[in-house]
Amino acid sequence: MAKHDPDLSLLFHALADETRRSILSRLAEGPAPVSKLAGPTGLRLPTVMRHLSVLEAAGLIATTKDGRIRTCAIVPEALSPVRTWLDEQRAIWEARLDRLDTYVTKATKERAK
Amino acid sequence: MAKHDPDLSLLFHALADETRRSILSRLAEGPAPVSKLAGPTGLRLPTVMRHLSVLEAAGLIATTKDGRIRTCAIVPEALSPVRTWLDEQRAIWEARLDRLDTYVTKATKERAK
DNA sequence: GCTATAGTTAGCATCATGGCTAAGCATGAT
DNA sequence: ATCATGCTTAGCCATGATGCTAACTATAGC
Repeated sequence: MAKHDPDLSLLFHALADETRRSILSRLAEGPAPVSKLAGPTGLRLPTVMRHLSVLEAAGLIATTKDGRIRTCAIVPEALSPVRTWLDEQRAIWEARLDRLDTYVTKATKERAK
Repeated sequence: MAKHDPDLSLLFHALADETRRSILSRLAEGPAPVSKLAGPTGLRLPTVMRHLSVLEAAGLIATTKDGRIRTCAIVPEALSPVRTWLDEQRAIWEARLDRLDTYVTKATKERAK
């Protein structure tokens, strides 16, 4: 039960913050420099920088520095582990629900005898 | 850019922990009492209890107390907001990639003239 | 070279999180 | 009535997350 998916923890943690999600939404419209991202948040630059670090550490964004401007861009495939995990869980949960449903149906029939 | 989806933050935060995800996986096989959940984690009961509280606050599990045993069960539909958000993001990101692709293609053709 | 701009780094305050132990309470078994 | 079981509460400690200010670096423009 130790450390199975450090990735997933990083990803979920990065997504667990409204500010970071809003930054992602903003970036969905296209790459942007740090200050443009900071603007709408109402937060100070260093604070936004740290949010960006978290996003980058999770692999959700990539940044490149050109002159004195750092441009941030989304990494679209970064969400796939999350999606995969979600799909797995849904599969298992629904399979169980089916079994439970079957069981209940059978039990009900039994009782009806 | 204020508080849009407190739910999403709760959900993502609940999922951002390996222990909690493993508890969910365990619960996917069927409802279980608190002690049965605590066992595999190697953590103490109070600690597990708090993980369960987090999961319950996020709506991911539901618990009922029968006698002195509290039974925990998964809430299958709880993941749908996450799924929805993910789908939205993918849609936007991919749309943008398509536009970018179109642009690049066009630009390349232009250059080829 | 000087100045404004864009990030960056360092350091601090505060609160949340994740773990623990110890003690308490309610219920089931004897 | 007593005791074991299963959970719960209270409280502590260490660490990490989130915000800030202030000071620093590095580039662009003049």
